[in-house]
Amino acid sequence: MVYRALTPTAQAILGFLSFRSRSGYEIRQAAQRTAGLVWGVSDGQLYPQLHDLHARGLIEPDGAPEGPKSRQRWRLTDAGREALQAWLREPAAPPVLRDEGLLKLLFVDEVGLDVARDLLERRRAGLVALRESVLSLVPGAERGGPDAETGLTGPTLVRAFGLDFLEMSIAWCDQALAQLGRRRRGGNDGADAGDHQASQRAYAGSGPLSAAPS
Amino acid sequence: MVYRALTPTAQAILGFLSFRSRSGYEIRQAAQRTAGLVWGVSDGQLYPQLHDLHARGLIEPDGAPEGPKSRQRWRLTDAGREALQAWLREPAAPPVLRDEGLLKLLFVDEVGLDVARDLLERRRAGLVALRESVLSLVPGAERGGPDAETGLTGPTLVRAFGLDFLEMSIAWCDQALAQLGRRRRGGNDGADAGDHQASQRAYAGSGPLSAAPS
DNA sequence: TGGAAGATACCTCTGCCAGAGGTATCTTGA
DNA sequence: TCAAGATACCTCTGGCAGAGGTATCTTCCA
Repeated sequence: MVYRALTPTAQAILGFLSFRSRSGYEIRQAAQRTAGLVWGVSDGQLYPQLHDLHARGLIEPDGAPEGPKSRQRWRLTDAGREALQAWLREPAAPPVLRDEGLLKLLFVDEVGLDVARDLLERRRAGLVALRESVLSLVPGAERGGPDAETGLTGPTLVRAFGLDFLEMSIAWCDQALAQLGRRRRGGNDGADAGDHQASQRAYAGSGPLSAAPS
Repeated sequence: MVYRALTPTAQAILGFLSFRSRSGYEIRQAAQRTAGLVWGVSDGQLYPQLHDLHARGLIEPDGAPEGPKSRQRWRLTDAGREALQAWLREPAAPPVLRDEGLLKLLFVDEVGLDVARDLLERRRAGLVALRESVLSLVPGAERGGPDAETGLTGPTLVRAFGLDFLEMSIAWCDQALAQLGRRRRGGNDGADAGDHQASQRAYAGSGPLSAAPS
């Protein structure tokens, strides 16, 4: 494993350590807050990757295991910073969407339009809840980088993408519901956010795209 | 494996066989055309899953291995159709986005705005190419469900989502590029690029793409 | 003072899954 | 007739998420 190319998750860890040193737990939290929508980092990956990065000499312990619960802080080495910068300059793999809800919708003719409506409403409710949680966080708190005054840091860009994605997805749900509603009863599609939210908290499970009550 | 719950990929296979019987290769092609954007099905999953579904009695061979290259056709059994319908009625897992490009963009302050511009331009080009390929497919080709005449089948909905997603992503690239371009001409960013690593970065503290309301 | 309950921090194991790489078969065409 | 390429299926490796576990620390209430 040591001489294999770094995985994107490993690079993400380097990225989160480039700002300052952190413990594994702090990396996980920062990842969920800032990258949760576009790149999940799970426990099962995080800790092994930290040890691998250490073995490669890309990160090093920042002091002895300290503080509450013997948390170990890690910091980037010079080699680690170089590896991060090299990776950033390489072209990226195309985005991949993994969406079980849309997969079900694809086959929904098999069971009828009521099921389609139900899927869409649960989906909408989950997306709205996620958007609320994203909006409730202070955008400026992300900043502090070199161009805090303009708000053009990476986190700001990524946050904007996340919100655009959620808006677009919600709007698509509304359109689809309007079409299905029109087909069934003939034109009642004016329902708005409040109604749909009342319908059900579908995305109860935690996931990279959810509000993640982990 | 036989008594474990079916994976979404296995359910997708059942779904593709619900229209008509197909060989593994045909399933792969149909999946790529209609679900490629939202749910990939790779060779390494497809063929083992077909055998597993057969072992469970959810699909069965449709005639002997025939035609060119001894391709085996499979069809849904009654139990398979029931399993598919039951799965469609369950709530879906939340969507997951896996986007290495946005992950890089998150850390792009580490290397400067030229790299950000480059990433965004490559991203845009890839998205535009993808959109072209989606647009070039005949929308009705994959149908065969109960309401083919109205165009409101699952494949049509999913295709619309894919196109919306691509449009939104392209528009976001344009906005981001416009902002970066404006900054460059207005200020002295090119010169600072190298300084970024020296300064302390702090977007760690409390910011957010995902709230944890726990 | 003490102990139950919960949060924190890290770890391990299992299985889904993509992608690389392989084999065998069929078609094309020079 | 034989090479080259497309087709159809298969296997192996390793990234990765999620469940579940342990140990530590804090809080709070009796």
